[in-house]
Amino acid sequence: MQQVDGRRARGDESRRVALSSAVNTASVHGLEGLSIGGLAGSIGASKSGVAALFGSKEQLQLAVVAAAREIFVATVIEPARVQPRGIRRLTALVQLWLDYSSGRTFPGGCFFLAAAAEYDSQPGLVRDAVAAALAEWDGYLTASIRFAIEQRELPLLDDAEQLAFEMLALTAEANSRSLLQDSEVPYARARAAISARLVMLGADPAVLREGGLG
Amino acid sequence: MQQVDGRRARGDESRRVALSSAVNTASVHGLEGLSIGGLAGSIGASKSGVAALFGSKEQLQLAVVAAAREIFVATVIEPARVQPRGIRRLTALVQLWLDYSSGRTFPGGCFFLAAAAEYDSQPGLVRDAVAAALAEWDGYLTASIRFAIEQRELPLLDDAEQLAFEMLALTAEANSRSLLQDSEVPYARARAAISARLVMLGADPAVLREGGLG
DNA sequence: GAACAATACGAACGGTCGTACTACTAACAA
DNA sequence: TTGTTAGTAGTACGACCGTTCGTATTGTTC
Repeated sequence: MQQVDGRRARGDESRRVALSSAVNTASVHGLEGLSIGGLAGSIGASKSGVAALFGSKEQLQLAVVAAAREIFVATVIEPARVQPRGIRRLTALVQLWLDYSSGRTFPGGCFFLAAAAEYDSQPGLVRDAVAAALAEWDGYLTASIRFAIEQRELPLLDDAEQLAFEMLALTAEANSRSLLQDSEVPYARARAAISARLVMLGADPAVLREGGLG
Repeated sequence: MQQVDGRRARGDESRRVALSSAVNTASVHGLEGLSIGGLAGSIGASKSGVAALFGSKEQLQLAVVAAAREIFVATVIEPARVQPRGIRRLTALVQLWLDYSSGRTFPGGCFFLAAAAEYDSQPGLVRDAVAAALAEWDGYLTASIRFAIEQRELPLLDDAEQLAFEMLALTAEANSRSLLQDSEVPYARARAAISARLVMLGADPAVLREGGLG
């Protein structure tokens, strides 16, 4: 039987509060724009307390990436699991991702796309963590496509990675354009492009319509 | 007859030197990561001298965006003008853009995509300038597509903006993925996707092959 | 009880940031 | 000539940065 350590529980709660604030500000001002002092102020704690909670700024950034990943899983991955694997889950993933982006789960749009652009060309642990998270999402999408191919739901497709690349491109463009132009139109464009592409690959239009992509 | 003002000429030269350094560091560390002191040090000038040259940090950032725009025009837009308007110039623009990105004209990849992600959700003059530059590029691409439609070079297409959206999505994804994964493969994926899309819209495959997109 | 561990705080550290002000030089205009 | 303007350096300011130190508090363990 595991006893709860009241001290650790208190610290974990403080970290939770801090991270839920940090994730939001980081999605707007960037992970580099995060400041320990600013974060402390926004949650009513002392600067040194927050610093002690995470050890260093870089570890705070890593914790923020991990927290964002959990939110992403809960918002996009988990809800899609109600759909059976294959084309249905694939369309659900696309729909849920577009909702995740347009619904501003993070006020600055997709957290990982923002972080990736920020650390694109800056080596370090943070960049590696962001790249790993994106690679995970890419891999999950690719696996879903591969399963759909095995199920003969995309009879004209053989390169799963290529389709994943195109879907990620279209969804990412919708995210950034909707932010930059403050418009919902880009999401419709992404939906249309992905839907048309899937139909071209032999997907059942009725299934896409069910999933909201028609 | 226009007299040259030696003072202004000297200042313009200093600005030129400063901007050519600033553009490169900004593409890696972001426009917010620019610092007047750091810029001064890297060009062997005094901090106050650089500050006086641009007036404020925000105006320095705006000048950097303008300088990057000029480099972009010289690297992508101008060379494409040797091709006749329509599908040929369109494929040239895509090719030149991919070369501009993969050749690391800016060490951090496409300057404007990096800046757009940084100022996505932060109102201000810098964001407006970046958004305007991207809108300009989008507009130029859309106009090229529209001309190709008029020339019956894309007989199956009617929505020029939709195709521009998809092309921008694919090229942007190639840019960010190649940076994050340090790979040239994403450029091949973007090329393949755009080429296939154009063929599907009725473009002449021979013309695409001429342009290097086959 | 004592010893230890995990938070939390206040204060201070050295550093960098953007900005403002002064002083000086050089180029131009009257 | 005198006056004005543009660039440049030097200096100082206040604000914030991440980090460290000493210390108090609380919870666990022996």
